[in-house]
Amino acid sequence: MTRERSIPEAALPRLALYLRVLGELTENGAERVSSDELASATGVNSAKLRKDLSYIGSNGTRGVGYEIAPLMHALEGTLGLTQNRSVALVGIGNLGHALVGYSGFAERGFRISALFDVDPDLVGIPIGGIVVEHTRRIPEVCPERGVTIGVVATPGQAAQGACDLLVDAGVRCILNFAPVVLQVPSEVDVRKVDLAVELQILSFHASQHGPGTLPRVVNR
Amino acid sequence: MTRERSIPEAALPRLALYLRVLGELTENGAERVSSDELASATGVNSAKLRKDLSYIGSNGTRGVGYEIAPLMHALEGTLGLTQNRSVALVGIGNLGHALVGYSGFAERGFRISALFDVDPDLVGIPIGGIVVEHTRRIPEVCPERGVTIGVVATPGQAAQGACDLLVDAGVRCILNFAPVVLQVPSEVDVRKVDLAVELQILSFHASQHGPGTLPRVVNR
DNA sequence: TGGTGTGAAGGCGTTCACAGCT
DNA sequence: AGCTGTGAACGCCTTCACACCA
Repeated sequence: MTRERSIPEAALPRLALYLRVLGELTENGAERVSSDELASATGVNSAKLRKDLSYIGSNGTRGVGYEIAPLMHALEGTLGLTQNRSVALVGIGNLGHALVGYSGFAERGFRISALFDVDPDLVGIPIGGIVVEHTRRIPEVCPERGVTIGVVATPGQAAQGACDLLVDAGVRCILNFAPVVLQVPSEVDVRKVDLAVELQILSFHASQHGPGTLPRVVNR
Repeated sequence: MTRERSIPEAALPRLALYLRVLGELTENGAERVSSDELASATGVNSAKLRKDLSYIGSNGTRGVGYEIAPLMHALEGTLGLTQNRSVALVGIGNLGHALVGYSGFAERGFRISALFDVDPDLVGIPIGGIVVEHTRRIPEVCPERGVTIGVVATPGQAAQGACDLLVDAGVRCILNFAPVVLQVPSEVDVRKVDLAVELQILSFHASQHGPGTLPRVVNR
């Protein structure tokens, strides 16, 4: 049994990517892939891909390729997706609504099982089949519903408070959409998605590209 | 004149972060910061922070710290934020709506100046003051409005088509929310935000943390 | 033969520690 | 005295190239 040793952080998003693309290949009827095929479908260098898969105690066949189904199971196991994870969402504004409606979560085994907001017009209303609770009830509701992941989609000034409540409720993993640096105890994992930062990075590249970056109709 | 040499890709998100936090400090009346102060406010190691700032031809004063205003200008210049960038958004579903309503863009100099969708019920309707155009009009409308950044928020199967139209329209920078690997010519920059991938990475960490990851009410 | 798995080399980014300026 | 700016060391990740096996 190949015993895998600590997977590099940098490999994790790629593992998730492989899993998704393998799912698409399966829908198209494929049962095997080579590292070259999967590499070009994912835009990853094939050597890197093989190394990534070797981290999870790889199951390819030399001279042949990878059997898709067992590979997907290995990936799901590694990513902890076998235990269906239940997610709490705090902040039901524009973005929160969008997240509730986002089918990608359910498709990949994440169930939004609690919604929170402070707006009295929202509390008590069901959205996507789940009744919005008041934010102050986080410490009570989250343990009841087995929440392991919290998503913060509040305005900036409310984010730290929401985060603190989630941590109190025993949530160890937080996805933060608010443009704020959350302070958490070291055992809590925070991932940040900052849309404006993404645009600023693109803006940097835009100003590098051609110094004359006036858009124009290009060769087609 | 300290001439900066190519900024590491890894530093860019941090530069954007420094800029935001410096803005907050300014609102609180501060005029100077030390690297230690800014480091703890951003959660970045102070040596790394100083090195990051040195990439942009740093403007600190030894023994004192950084003058906030000129530092912010330097950051804005580096990130290409002096030229107000105009953004096109393709796909006005849940997420698209949320993005239109997201104030963080405007606050940081990004103006959404074109909206596109294929839904006939949406085309012609103004959202946030901008009339939705049919997606097929991208190559015509984007150059007219000086769009330099395209945001793809369509369903997966429509994403590549939307992307192709944007590239045809001369857009060189694309932010992709669709769970799809976009194929683009090498001169085009794509950044990806995949919400499900973020959750999967958290899920991995959750399954590492304590093997017994049942949520419970913790010490407070 | 053909494609995986992997040591070894190389490159990039972070961290250290201190020289140098104010 | 204090804090910035930065060479140098370190470590992680990627890339290479080939041994190994079906």
